[in-house]
Amino acid sequence: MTVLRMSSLFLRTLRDDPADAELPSHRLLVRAGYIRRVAPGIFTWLPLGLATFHNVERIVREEMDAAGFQEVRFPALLPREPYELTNRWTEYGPNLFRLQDRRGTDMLLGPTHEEMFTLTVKGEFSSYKDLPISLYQIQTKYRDEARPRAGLLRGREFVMKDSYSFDLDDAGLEASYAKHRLAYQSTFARLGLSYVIVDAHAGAMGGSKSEEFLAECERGEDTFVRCTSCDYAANVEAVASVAPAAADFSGIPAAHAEDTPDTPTIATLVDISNTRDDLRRDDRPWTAADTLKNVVVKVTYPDGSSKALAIGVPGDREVDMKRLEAAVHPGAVAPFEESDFAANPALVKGYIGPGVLGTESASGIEYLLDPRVVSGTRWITGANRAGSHVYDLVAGRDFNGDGTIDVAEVREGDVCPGCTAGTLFLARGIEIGHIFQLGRKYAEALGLTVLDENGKPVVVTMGSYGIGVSRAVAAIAEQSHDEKGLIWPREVSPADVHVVATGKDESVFAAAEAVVAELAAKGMRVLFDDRRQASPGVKFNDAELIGVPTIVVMGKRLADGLVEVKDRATGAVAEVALADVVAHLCAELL
RNA sequence: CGGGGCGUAGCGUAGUGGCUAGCGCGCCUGCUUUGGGAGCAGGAGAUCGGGAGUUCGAAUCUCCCCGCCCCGACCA
Repeated sequence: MTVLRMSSLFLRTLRDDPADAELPSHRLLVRAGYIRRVAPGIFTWLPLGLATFHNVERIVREEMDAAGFQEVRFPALLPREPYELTNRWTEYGPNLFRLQDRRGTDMLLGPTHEEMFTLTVKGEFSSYKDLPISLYQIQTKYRDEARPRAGLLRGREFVMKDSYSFDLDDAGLEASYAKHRLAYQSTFARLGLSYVIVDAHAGAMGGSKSEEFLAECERGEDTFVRCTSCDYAANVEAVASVAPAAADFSGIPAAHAEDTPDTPTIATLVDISNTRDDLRRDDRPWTAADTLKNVVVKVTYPDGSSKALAIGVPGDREVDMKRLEAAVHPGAVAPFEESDFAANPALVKGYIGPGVLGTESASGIEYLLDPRVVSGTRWITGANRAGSHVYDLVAGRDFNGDGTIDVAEVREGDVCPGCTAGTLFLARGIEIGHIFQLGRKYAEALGLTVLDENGKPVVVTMGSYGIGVSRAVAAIAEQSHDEKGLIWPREVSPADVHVVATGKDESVFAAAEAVVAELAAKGMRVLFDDRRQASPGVKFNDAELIGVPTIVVMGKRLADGLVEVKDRATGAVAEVALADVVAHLCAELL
C-alpha cells in the first residue's frame, strides 16, 4: 500500500496558529497542512487533506453502494431552464451562483440537484416496474453564502453526497427513507462521528417527514433540544410546543381596560401591575407569562409581494426569528418599521391588542397565536391605545386568532413534546446529514410520472438525502482533537501508521525502511518520517499535529532492539521488540 | 446587509511623522547537532492592501476604494 515519505511530501506544517482561523478544526487543518484558504469559503486540499477527504468520500460511497443506491454524476455547471421550471431560479435568491456564457445565456453553479435527478429519471423511466430506485452523486456544490465561516464547515464551494429516491406511493417512500436512514447511521458510525438524529423542519422544501443528523459539538451552529427522560430530539426550528388543555373560564371576571401610563414594554407593564393596588392579583404576583405580547412583522415573498403578520406570544418569550423564518418559508421576515405603523393607524406601538388584529378586523392583518394561548387562558394585553392595557382578556371568550403559529423561543426546561413527562435541554451540533421526504413537489413541477398497472400516469414521490462530505472532514476534526493536534479515526486518517525515525544513525533509518516496507506489504498505509535533518522534537510534534492514530517511533530504544508504538489518542506507549513490531501492528490494526 | 476588529516577506508579528522597515518561524549555503519545535556563521525574500492628498520627509496623518476575520441577519 501507499507510503508517504515526509522527506518528499508536499507538506509544510505551521508552528503558529493562522490568524484567520478560530475553530479548532479550521485552525488544525490549516496548521497541519491539510488545507489552505484561497478565498472566503473556498479551499485547496493539499496531499494529506486530500487523502483524508478521499477516505470520507470512499466510506460514503461504499455505504451508499451497499444500500443498493446507484451513483451518477451531474454537471456542477448547469443551464437555467430546469431551475426556472421549479421556480428556484427566483426562489433561491442571492445564494445562487449565477453566470452567463459568451452568448449571454444564463447558467448557474448547482447548489443542489433536485431538478437534474428528477428530469433524468423522467427521461429514462416511464413504468411503475422501474421503481423504486435511488440515485446518488458526490459532487461539488456552490452556494454564494452571505457569510462563509468556520473553515470547511460553511464554505461557498463544498462537496456533498446527495441522493434521491423515487417511489410509486407513500409506503414506498417510507421504505426508501428508512433505507437511507440506516445507510446514514452506518456511514456516520464508520466516520467515527458522535451524532444525534433530530426532527427537522421540512417546510422549507415542501415535504413532510424530515430528520437531521447533527454531530454533537459545542461550536456547532445548529441548536437542538433533547429530552431529559425520553429520546426525543429536535432542531429548535422544529420543536412542537406542548399546548395546555383548554381551561374553564366561567369564573374569570369580564375583561376591563385600565390606564397604565408609560408601559410600552412587558417589564414596565408587569412592574406597574404588581405595584398598583387596583391592578394587583390576590393569589400571586403577575409575571411576564401573564401578558400577551403581540408582535407584528412584515413577510416578503420571493415574487416581491409582502404582507403584515401579527403573532401573539406569552410576554415572557421572544419570537424566535429562525423558527419564524422556517414557518413562513420561503417568505423573509423583516421588523415592522415606523412607516409600516404609519400605514396601519390602528396599531399603537407597544400597546397592540387582539381587538385590531385578524383577517376579519379593521386592520385585516392575519393574527396567529402561540399554541400556549388556548381557550380559557387569561391575559393582560394591549388595549390599542397608548398607556392602556386590557386585563382578564380570555382567549376563546374575548378574542380568537386566525390560527396558531409555533415560533416562540424554545427554552431549556420546556415540557418535552415527545413524552410530556421530561423537560427539554439545549445542545449544539453541526449538520452533517439531512434526510427528508420530499413528496411530489418536484415530480409535479417537472412532470415526472410513470404508468401504473392500469396504464394510468402516476406522479412519482421522492425523497432527498444529503451528506456534507467536505463538512464531515471538519466535523470529525472538530470532535476529535486535543491541544497538540488532530486525532483521526483510522478509516479516515491519511495513514494507518506514522513511522518516525529519529537520530542520525543510518542503521536506524535502514531498520525503519524495512519495517515500513513490511507494513506496506501487509496492506497498511504508512506515513514515514524519513527526514534526516529534522530534530526529534520537530518530528514528534508534527506527528501529533497530523493525527495519524498510531505512531511508531524508531530511535534511541532501537539500541536495545525496541521500538515504541504510541496511541495518538490516549498517549499510551508500548515498547515492542523490533522483530515483533510488524506482527504487533497487524494484530492490532488489521 | 448591520455591528466590531484587522491588513507590514510563505506564516506569526513589532514599528503612531525622521537614518537602509525590525524580530521569530519557515526557506537557501556551510559547519556542528539529533528523544520533545537545536547552535553558530552567511544569505534570499516586503510595490508596508490600492489610490489620492497633507508634509522637507508617510507603514505612521487625512480622504476614497479594496480585501480579510469575528458577531448578528441570512443559510436544500
